[in-house]
Amino acid sequence: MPKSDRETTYHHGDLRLSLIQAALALIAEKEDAKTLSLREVARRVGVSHTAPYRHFADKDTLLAAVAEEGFHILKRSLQRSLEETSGDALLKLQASGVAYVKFAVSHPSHYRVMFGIFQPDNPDYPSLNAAGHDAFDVLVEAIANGQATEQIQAGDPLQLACVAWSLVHGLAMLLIERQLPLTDEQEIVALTEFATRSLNQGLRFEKDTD
Amino acid sequence: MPKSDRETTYHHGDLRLSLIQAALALIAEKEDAKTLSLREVARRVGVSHTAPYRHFADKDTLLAAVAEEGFHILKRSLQRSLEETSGDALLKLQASGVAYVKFAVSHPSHYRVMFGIFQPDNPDYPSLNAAGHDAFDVLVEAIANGQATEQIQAGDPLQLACVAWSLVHGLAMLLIERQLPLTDEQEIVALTEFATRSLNQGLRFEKDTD
DNA sequence: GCAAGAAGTTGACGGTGTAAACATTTGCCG
DNA sequence: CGGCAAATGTTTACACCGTCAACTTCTTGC
Repeated sequence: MPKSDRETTYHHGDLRLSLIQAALALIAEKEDAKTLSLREVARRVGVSHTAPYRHFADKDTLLAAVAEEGFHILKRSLQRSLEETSGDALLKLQASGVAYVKFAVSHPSHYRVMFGIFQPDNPDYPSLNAAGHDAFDVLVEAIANGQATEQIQAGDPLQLACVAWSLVHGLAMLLIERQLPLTDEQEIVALTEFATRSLNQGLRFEKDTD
Repeated sequence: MPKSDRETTYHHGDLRLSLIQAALALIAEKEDAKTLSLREVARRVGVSHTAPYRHFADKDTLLAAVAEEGFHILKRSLQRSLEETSGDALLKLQASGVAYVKFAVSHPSHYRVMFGIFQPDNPDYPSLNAAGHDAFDVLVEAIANGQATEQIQAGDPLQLACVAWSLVHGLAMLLIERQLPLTDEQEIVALTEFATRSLNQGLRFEKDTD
């Protein structure tokens, strides 16, 4: 008899999802993605240590799923920040920078896996790469839009995006690894706004100040 | 009979140093510091798998030595870049940014260990922390100098340093992890100069633009 | 030249990733 | 309904890892 309600799948419920969530929880607890053990994830979920292999080819594939989920969330966060910000392209760009750092700080486990574990463009995980590129493209497009309206300086939008990405990525990494003496969300946002505003100053279309 | 020449120490020569170098070489070969195995390092050097324990308390202590060495090299690189650049504080700051990224790109194994493995301010490795702070202080001081001569805007120099550091750190990480489509040293320097120049634009003392 | 300690080795233990063989549950089709 | 195939989960096993304890060998200082 098929179960009617939400306990949908076979023996466990939805082991695949549970494993991803347990992995995230364990990474959060240890503040470290590198020392995560697949057996520990299985233990946490209450299955045997080889059960995960019914859902993921290996440990890295589980982590790739975590990273991919992270990129989807990041992409949506960036898009929302752009939509919610009024016309000015530089303000939009800044808002997306703040959204980027906010994502990293509020999803540190995702972020650690996304950038602490995986090489980029690893052909073993094509859908992960696609998700990563999708998120990056949001940034590139925001810059290209600003160039089209002459609010952001001309040039390869990809290059400008690399610079903007470097700033928020560096800030995100340093914050997550507690390498900066900030914990309060408000302080973090303030620093991020200051950082992105400073960089924007150099990226804007060349007229005089103000 | 004591050996007279450079084969100075006991059985091996200088196992401590050899282990550090082998660790760096292996990290470089795999482009990954996380999967480094202490036994592999010992194998590479040609000693038993527990010989490293005569020189390092554990694996992390070996890596801490690698990281500390990296911070010393980084500090010297930053200092040299400041000395070799003429008076203008913003040009100096930019030169130190380029030097930072150059260090990361030319010592990727060091950089991976310095920032991919260790939490900051881990009290277990006080001399590592001191080395890290020493290097960061070079940046803070360069900024404070620029503020004193009214070439860099006022404000907590530590905050400005955090922003500048975020940019070059992000750039360094993305470059090392091959997340940016640049490999040519010249392209890398060009992008770094563009990035640091852009940020400087926003950090400089407030007069009008040219 | 000998004792003490430094440097290196051997062997063991528990933990890890993962492959193979096995067991169980489920959904489908007659 | 019954039974079979596939999906799911377990047991067992192996090689590798970090690290500890006990042992051996070399070096140095007296």
